[in-house]
Amino acid sequence: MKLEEAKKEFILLWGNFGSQWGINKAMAQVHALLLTSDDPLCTDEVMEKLTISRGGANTSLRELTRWNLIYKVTVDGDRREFFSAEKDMWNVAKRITRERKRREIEPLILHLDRLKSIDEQNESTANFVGIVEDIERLVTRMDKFSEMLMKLEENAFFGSLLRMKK
Amino acid sequence: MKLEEAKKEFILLWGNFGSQWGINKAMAQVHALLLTSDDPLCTDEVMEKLTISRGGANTSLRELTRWNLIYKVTVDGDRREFFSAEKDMWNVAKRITRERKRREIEPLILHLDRLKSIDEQNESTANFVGIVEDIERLVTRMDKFSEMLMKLEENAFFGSLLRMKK
DNA sequence: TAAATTTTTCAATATTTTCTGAAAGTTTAA
DNA sequence: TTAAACTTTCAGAAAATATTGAAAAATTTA
Repeated sequence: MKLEEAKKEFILLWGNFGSQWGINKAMAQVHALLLTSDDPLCTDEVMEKLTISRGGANTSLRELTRWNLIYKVTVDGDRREFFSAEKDMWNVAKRITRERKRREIEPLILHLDRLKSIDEQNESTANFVGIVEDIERLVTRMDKFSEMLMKLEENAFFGSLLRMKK
Repeated sequence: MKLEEAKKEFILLWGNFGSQWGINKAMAQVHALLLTSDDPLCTDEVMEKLTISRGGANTSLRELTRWNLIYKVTVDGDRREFFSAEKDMWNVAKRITRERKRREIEPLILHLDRLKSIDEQNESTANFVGIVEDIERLVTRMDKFSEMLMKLEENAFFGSLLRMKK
């Protein structure tokens, strides 16, 4: 397979999977393009390589910058903005996780908590509150665990657990 | 807050968050309805309580059954099918995770692997293959970790780690 | 076996999400 | 200060997704 071909396929692949990770397709494709580009690219190059509109390119680049997945780069003697991707995939994962937590987990817990103060006191209420509390516990737990996971790189002991074969 | 009110809100909430977990809104709402219902419900009751069509109710119930998030229940002297939800949220999480792995992680790894055989051999290729391999490592790692997490309930040592305060 | 009831399917429709591109806004160089 | 170069915005268009409901299929009862 030719390199250029593989890169194109990677862009489509990452675009599809991005949607499942809370990143929309266009944004994920721009990310993939920059990830696999040897040099930083400017808005027009992104538009051209992905055949998307200026508006779309701009929005994706802005959002990716906000997520800290890409950086603005200046090129001497050129006043356009160029963009370059964070290439350490571990950092990428950390930043995506952080963003999702901010947008999904935190509001969920806040909202769930409000649902626990019910007027009636009977078995039905107890069941309902039980479910809500179970969900809260579960979400909190998974969140703590993912925080642990995100700190692994600095921790030899847990790191070694991860490297174990199935 | 009245119990019925809280249940309605929970259904909306779970419907929204479901979308972010790979479950579509209708399906997540049906799940929430059954989770918070004291008794098993039949298709018409689901249609009525959520004001959705017969087709939608049927599809959601079938899919939830396939995911093992709800069970068919028979009621004596009634030939309709009734449905009841798995109430152990830990099992719920395990089954959702399993399904997402099957639909997302496995195809991703298969596809990524194919992208590594590039004709040219130069620095550009090395960079590209490096990124692909980093992603594979990361995904594999997270997957192993989530498997560990899913086995925690049976493991006192790791369970205690999770219960630690921040 | 046939009628009655329940379940499933899927083409048509409605809704939501995403994308475009022209116009407005901003920055830079001279 | 002005004009050219670059960036951002957002209303409308297009695409993708979800939902309906009536008809067909399947199942049960008698």
